[in-house]
Amino acid sequence: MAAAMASLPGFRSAQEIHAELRRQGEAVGLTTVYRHLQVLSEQGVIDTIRDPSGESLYRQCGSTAHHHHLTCRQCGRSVEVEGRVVEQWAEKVAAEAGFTAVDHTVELFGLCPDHSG
Amino acid sequence: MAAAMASLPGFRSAQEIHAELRRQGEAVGLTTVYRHLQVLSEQGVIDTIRDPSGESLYRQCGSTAHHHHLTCRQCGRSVEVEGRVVEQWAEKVAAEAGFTAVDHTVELFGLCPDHSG
DNA sequence: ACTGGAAATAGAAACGGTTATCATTAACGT
DNA sequence: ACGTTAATGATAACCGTTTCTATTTCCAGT
Repeated sequence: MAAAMASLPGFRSAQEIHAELRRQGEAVGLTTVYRHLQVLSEQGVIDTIRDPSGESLYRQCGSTAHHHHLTCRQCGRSVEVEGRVVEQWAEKVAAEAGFTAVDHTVELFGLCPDHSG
Repeated sequence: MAAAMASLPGFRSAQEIHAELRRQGEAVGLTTVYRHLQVLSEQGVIDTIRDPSGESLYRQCGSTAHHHHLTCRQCGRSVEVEGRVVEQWAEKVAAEAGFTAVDHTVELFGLCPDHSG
């Protein structure tokens, strides 16, 4: 089930994933979907981002290494992008300001080639 | 009132701002606080970020130019940082992937020198 | 001052995503 | 089969935010 859940392409909300599973005949509850998503996320199996409205979106990614996403606002399709530049920049400004335990959130949202019209 | 609202130091949630105003004697409603924050945010007078839990935080910033924030998880104190590097990186990866209308979210959260212990 | 209408306001209710509760069901070892 | 344990899912609670709507405030014109 975990596999089926994460096999959907692009970033999807928990509720979309739930609806899709139901459509496929899985008699799964919303609670279980949330629970599994949380576990999978903690294990690093799937990635979690937040769209501008604050909703959480999930997706199984190809790389388990640290990376960021460029996601389509329309269809959820996303590209994995890595940003050594960003990491270094984050570390630098944090050090300059004397902050510790710094974590960073970097999300890119736009329109993919199919939805640019 | 708008002035009083934004005079608080550091990033604060709408509800914290509301509570603070009430403590100061202002008989203002939570609705009004949200409404003002929204207007001020649209006008670019204050900046809005989202903390890891998804809650919105507001602050009056020194610069009206585009910049990002390094914010203390404990006290909300924040440093304004500019990241030409990040902007350029974002533009580049977006162009390479053929995405348009790309917007980016870059937030840094950590512990300020006073709360690093 | 008085009036009438537009704008602002505030409390309560609604909303939406997420999380907690808890009784039920499935799974497993003995 | 049996008892124990973990997983499940319907429902309700939660919490920040938004909407609703009646009321109040503001102000121009008289």
